[in-house]
Amino acid sequence: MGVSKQQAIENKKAIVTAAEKLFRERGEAAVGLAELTKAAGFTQGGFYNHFKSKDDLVSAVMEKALEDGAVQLVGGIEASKAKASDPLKEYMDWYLSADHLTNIETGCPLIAYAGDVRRLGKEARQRYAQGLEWNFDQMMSVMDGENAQEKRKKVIALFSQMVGSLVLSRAVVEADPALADEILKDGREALQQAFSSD
Amino acid sequence: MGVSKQQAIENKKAIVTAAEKLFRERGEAAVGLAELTKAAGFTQGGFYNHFKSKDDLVSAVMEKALEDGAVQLVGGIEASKAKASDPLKEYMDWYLSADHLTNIETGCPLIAYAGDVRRLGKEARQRYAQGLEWNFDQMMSVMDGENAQEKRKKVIALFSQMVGSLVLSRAVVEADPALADEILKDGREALQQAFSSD
DNA sequence: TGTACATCAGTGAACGCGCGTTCACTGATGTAC
DNA sequence: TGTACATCAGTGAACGCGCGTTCACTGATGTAC
Repeated sequence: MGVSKQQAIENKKAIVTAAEKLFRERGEAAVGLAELTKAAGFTQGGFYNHFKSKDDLVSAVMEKALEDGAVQLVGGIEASKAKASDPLKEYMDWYLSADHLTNIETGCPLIAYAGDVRRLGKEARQRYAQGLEWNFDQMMSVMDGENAQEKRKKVIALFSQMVGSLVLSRAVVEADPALADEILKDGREALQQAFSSD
Repeated sequence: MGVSKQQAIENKKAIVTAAEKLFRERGEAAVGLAELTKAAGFTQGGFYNHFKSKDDLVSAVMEKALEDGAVQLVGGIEASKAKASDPLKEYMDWYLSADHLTNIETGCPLIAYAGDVRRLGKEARQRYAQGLEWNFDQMMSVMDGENAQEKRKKVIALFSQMVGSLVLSRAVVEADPALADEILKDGREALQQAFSSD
């Protein structure tokens, strides 16, 4: 108690960070404020100094998650360009990798919240939709071709395939790891085909 | 109170049916036993005459949902064959239809629970994985071609695309209906291309 | 620069509430004779 | 076939518990003079 304004801002960030991790893994509904503030290193009561409600936190978490995803995506694109490799191909390979399958906490937020976002607050849902649009734009920007309309269609189809493969793979990874691997591998191959076909 | 064995079995079914509807729409974690048994027309206390625990119900719900989905899928295939049209094409068209986008309660269970199954009980997760395998088998059985391995790869890629398109579309349908429609439409077109390409 | 005081992040306990589960009880069903 | 009784689906209240939210309080920070 008795904390500088600077520190207070960082403490708020710590709550969002802890919440993001827990929400991704277990779902917003299953994580209480007590657990969440404790994970951030605080007690429950101070939560309302930072947020109007739990829903307000949910919105902040979605914002941060999408921001982190954006930084990650742009970073990946830059790295690919520096290596003179294809950014889109590297993105797809990473997306459907065993690493991304396991690592929900730090992976693509659009997939981490794909199944839950429908039930989150209005602000979080809007942020998600905007984040998806932004993701499409980024993918378009590194795709060859002239016709923007055609590129967008292609990007949406490509990303849908990526999301579907990873969603299904994650859905069965615990009950049937071999099937999860197979889905991921077939997804990778189908994507390569679809991608190199034009 | 005082109910025939026959009636008791039907009452149990009523609970599962009510739970399935609520779980699909709002998620298992957000639906309590009181609400659920009330929706089925009973009081909370009798629940444990039918189920060992809430988790036991979750497993029964998953079983019923997958069974319903199976009946629906087989029925669709039969109907297509009777009309001498392509069952797989009709399945894909239905899957990515505006109807299926809206109708989570009676739609494909594999997609209704795709985002949640990871957090459900072990038995439910295993049922889901088996249901997915069964779905792949059914799709293979109505697909042209000789090589089973190739057919399976194709089916997995196709279904992943279907799931991804619908998951993303449902994720944004409330915040951005136009985007939801676009995702569905592009998914349909990409699927048609991929499907007719061999 | 030093002092007095307002601010407000954080604490910890409490609020009402709904959760999953348990339990004593009811009474029609179904069985044994 | 009729009677006595065990069974058990369903009721409704209670259990302990954790939920989101509120609140009085603390005390270092930050401001006013």
